[in-house]
Amino acid sequence: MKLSTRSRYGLRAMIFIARNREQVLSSDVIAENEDVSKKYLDRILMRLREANLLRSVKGQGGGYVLARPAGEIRTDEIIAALEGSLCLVECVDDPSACEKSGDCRTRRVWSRLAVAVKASLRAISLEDLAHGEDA
Amino acid sequence: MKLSTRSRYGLRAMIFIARNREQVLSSDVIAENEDVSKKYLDRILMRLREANLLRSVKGQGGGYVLARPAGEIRTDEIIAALEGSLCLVECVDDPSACEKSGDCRTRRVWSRLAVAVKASLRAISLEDLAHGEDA
DNA sequence: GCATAATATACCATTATGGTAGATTTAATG
DNA sequence: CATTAAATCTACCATAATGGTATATTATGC
Repeated sequence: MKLSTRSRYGLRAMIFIARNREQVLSSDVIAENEDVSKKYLDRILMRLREANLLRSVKGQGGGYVLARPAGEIRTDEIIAALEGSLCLVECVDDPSACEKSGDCRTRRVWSRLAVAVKASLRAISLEDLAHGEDA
Repeated sequence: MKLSTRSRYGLRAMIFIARNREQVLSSDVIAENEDVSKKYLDRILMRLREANLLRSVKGQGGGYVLARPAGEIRTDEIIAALEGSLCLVECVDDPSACEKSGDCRTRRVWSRLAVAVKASLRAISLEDLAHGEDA
């Protein structure tokens, strides 16, 4: 139940981009600033673009900008995009994933957990992270 | 950020044991009931014993019983024992795990998440799961 | 001493993670 | 139009974690 580096690097990158609002930032610049390999970051940024959280601009002077205002992007979207899904256990979203889900007593644990995780992340916007008080 | 089968099988096993209160249940019986390979379950039960959630009885007629009353065992303990720890990101418990943790804006996300996960699991006791209403 | 059951140790296949490499496309700019 | 900077695409790879098996050993009741 560890969070991947993808999520950690990706969220950091999103915050960095949000803090440089109007500028188009190349993956090169972001990678240098965040101290991550550019090649690896490339793939992370692509995921974020595919999830419509970033817009990309090709060619010289190109790079990435937020697809929407930071205030409208919530952390749950970002992590879901990077992890593939926020879902911790299949059967919560898809009861047919386990033939026992009908009378499964553990399922309610996973359901409650899913709600708690989602709510916790949803409560924080990218704007909060980029421009809120530090520490 | 997927939950391992260890946690899923392990929690199911704990519930089964709790529902058969006074009886000493062999891993054989539990495995059959829960439809999991005995060998794999053995290792899961060992983890739960090492975490002092189960007591084991060796030899013929032996098996496992709860180490404490079900009402005193909370789900967060069980999952922590099975996952190794509930911690999603190192730096939350151990700031020195990341040299950026001093002024890291993502850290507060992970901290809040950790609190939410723990609280959500702690709110449910094994007794609730074993004898609460179904579905 | 035999059957049963936990325990210990070692092993293994598959998948996910965390990356790297190289070629290709796109667009700005001189 | 050639150059260059940038995203994008595809393929690859090493390592670790997951999920599980096999085998031998130890303890206990009968």
